[in-house]
Amino acid sequence: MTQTRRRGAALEEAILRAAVEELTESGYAGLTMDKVAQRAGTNKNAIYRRWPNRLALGVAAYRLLTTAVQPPDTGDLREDALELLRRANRHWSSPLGAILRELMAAAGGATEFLAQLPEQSTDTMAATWLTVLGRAVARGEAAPEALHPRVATVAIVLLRNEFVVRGAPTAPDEVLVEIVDEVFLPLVRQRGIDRGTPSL
Amino acid sequence: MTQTRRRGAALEEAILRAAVEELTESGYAGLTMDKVAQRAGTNKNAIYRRWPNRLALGVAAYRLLTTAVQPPDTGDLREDALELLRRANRHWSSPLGAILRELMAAAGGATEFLAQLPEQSTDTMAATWLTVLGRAVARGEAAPEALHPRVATVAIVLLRNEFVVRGAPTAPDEVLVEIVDEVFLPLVRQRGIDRGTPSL
DNA sequence: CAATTAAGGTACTTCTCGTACCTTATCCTT
DNA sequence: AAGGATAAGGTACGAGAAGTACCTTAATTG
Repeated sequence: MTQTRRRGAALEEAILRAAVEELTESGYAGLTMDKVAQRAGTNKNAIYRRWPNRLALGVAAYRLLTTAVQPPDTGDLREDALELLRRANRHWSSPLGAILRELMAAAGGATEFLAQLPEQSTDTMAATWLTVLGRAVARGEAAPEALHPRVATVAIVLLRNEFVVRGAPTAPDEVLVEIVDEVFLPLVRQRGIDRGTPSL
Repeated sequence: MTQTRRRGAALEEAILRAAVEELTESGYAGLTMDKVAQRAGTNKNAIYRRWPNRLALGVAAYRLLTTAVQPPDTGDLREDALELLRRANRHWSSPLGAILRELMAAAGGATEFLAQLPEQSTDTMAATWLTVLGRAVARGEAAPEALHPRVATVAIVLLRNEFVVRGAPTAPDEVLVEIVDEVFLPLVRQRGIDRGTPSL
């Protein structure tokens, strides 16, 4: 009757799978240890032996839901930047984005958790944007001084701010265009260099 | 024995005062309805007749703790900007800033609460920065095109991002300087105008 | 085969929000 | 001044989850 008792990795996977399902169905707020245990066909002890608390489990499950993507390479900085912002916009306004926000809220300022959220990590974001910018510099579209994490990530930071301030709904595309044209591009073409084509 | 029973405004003030004390002593996490009621010498009913839930009470109490300040006017845009960032830096890394972050976390994306937090409201921040920038434009230190909420608030948004990403500790002054010199000033002197003195 | 390690099963403690319901004081109107 | 209307006080309780304790039982390992 009782199928063979799972342990180790097999059980861990079952728990994570259950957590992922709960997370997608009910969000982090609905992720309860009892439900995960029940869904995984085990009990809370097995969970607490692996993760110290609910948040840690939630973060672990969330990470399974996201996959790294390649930076765009359209040959035009403006298009690359817009594409990155549009991706972020879609993600943040999707159900997954809602979960991400819940997790960030639950983490409060606990950097040990925040660092595990890919969209949250400065390094991940900086790397992506520096890649795109680096190509633009090579093409002569941006000044080499712009190859600086603080400068490179300006656009995505501004977009994230939109979500923090305005809440969930998708930012209109005009906002993204404005961020790129009013802030990002003027900034990376820095200091009167003025060599690129004034696109649009 | 029983002093005269308070009602209306008097009782409301007593509750808010108690909430403020709990908030400063124990943070939002430690703000329980029972403790507030007890401290105010009343009971939870009186609270729930006035605020729909704990978060609303927390936000109301927090607002009593903050006071609006005047934008600086040193006669130099760079100094004004740094001063604004330093103020924000102090606030965010103070106990009050910790409470603010707790409240924002508890609010999740609920804009109806977020809008009530002064440091959070786009309007408040934009107004302050536009004032400072407006004076700089009048002085010829910044381009008139910079008088745009998205551009004007870039610096403070970047600083807030530091707190989101790095957590509570005070940002080093170099970060503020970097934000101002690498992002804010180049941006507002926009499009190769290049008339100001390159301060520092 | 024995010893050790990890799972399963259950029950429980603790917290705290939010409600329900009744009694009692204060206010306001006639 | 009386008598309703309104708001406070008191108390208890339901509900939801987190995290813990402790014991039994199966799988692994030597």
